Amino acid sequence: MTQTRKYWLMKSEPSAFSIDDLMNAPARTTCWDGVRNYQARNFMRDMAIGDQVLFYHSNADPPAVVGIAEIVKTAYPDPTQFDKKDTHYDPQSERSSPRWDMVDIRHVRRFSRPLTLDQLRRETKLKKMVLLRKGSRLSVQPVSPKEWEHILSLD
DNA sequence: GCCAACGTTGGC
DNA sequence: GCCAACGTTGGC
Repeated sequence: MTQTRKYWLMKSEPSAFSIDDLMNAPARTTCWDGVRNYQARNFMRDMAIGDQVLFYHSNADPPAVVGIAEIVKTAYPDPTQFDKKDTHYDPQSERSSPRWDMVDIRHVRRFSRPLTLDQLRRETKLKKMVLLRKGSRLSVQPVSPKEWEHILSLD
């Protein structure tokens, strides 16, 4: 019986956390904390173990999809929301009903070269990608199976 | 419920 | 550093 895997894209500024950081992390795994956008949070709540993730470097030179990760732990409360010293502290979040979740992701592989935003924009088949929509800022977003396959074919 | 003000994201 | 696009907040 085959389970339908879903596909996602997650953004990170490489100066804060890059795909190399993920590769070098213990068990090549990290928790994805700090998401403070409801739409992005809801997408994380939709994620299942084994879902595949495009790892995107934002605010980078050049901005690019740089590799693949996968979900190894489904959504659970992000502890930084309760940490007064953390930049992502949210005084309005109650411990009894945490507002913000995170997931754990594990490194799968890095692409042979970055697939730059510029390059992706030139791909007709990717026209509708959330990433490429004007003004799109979502840090966690869905990727369709066709978009996924096409992107992998570019590597 | 409207909307102005503000803060953030992220490409350039 | 600039700024367009977007999300959130809060006064009314």
